[in-house]
Amino acid sequence: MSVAKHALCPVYDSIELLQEKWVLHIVRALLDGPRGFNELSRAVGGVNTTTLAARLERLEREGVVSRTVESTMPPRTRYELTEGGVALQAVIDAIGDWARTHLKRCTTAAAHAAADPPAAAPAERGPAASSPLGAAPR
Amino acid sequence: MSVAKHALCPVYDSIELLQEKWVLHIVRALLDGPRGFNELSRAVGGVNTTTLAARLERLEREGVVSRTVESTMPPRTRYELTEGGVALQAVIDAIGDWARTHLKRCTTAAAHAAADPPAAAPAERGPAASSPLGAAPR
DNA sequence: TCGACTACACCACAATCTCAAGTACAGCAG
DNA sequence: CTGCTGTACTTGAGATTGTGGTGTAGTCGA
Repeated sequence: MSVAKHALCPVYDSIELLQEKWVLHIVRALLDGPRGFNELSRAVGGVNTTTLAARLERLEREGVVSRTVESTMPPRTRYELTEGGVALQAVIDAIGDWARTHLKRCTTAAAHAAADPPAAAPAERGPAASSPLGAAPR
Repeated sequence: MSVAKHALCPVYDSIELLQEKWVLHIVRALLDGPRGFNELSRAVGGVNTTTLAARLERLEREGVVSRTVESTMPPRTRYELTEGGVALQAVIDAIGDWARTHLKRCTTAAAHAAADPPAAAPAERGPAASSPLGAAPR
């Protein structure tokens, strides 16, 4: 790790965090609501438990998700987003918006969806999804 | 690669692209304007040329950046964002915005800025919008 | 004429991610 | 009551990805 030289910029730091593999996927899955470990693993789809455990630990340390152990022996843990985690919805929305507009490979699917009015966007989650660009106006 | 099963969701795809190491940093550097290869390497700060070349190739294929060879022998290539690449500004802004509000480790620095009411949050973009991120200081 | 600079390609090494199995127990079908 | 499934992880080995350093052909400033 030759890091530790650019702690000066918040954007740099958060990119550092968000670009870790699966992080955004995990957050996205958790935006649907709190989940257990394996449940989350399935929701994310394709991540393996080792990585997932590592990501969750990091995200917890960063204050993005919170872990609640509901019972130790019939193991039951609940992961959910903190306030800061929910705020990442804006980022995910921005990405989703970009994807729909500019990503090559899904222009086909996008064209399909474009026929419908925007309100009919299929992947909608959460009540706050009303304005896709929330904090990022344009 | 055992992927290729979630091709149904544009968000998934673009996350897949954007989470690659250095991609967002590269885009961020290019938002300042077109750059040459080594110049870009310095602007990003810390990426090595092998990785950078790989990322740029991929980004070009995805239609995010465009590569213009201005002269072969005094090697001079210009990388710049396409329309789709510039649109990523929204994503970067969203991340920056989130970082300033919620990222723990820069609350210190953020507290400084937090003195202002949130409404005053400078969602700056446009040509000269590079104050906080601009030239990577090193 | 001596570096310094340009845009990469190559290769070995290191960090990161994944696979598969294993743990310790509860709940349910049979 | 027995056996299977599910839950939340951990461990160690193996695959994948990223990195460092060096080399190349040629031009420019000192």
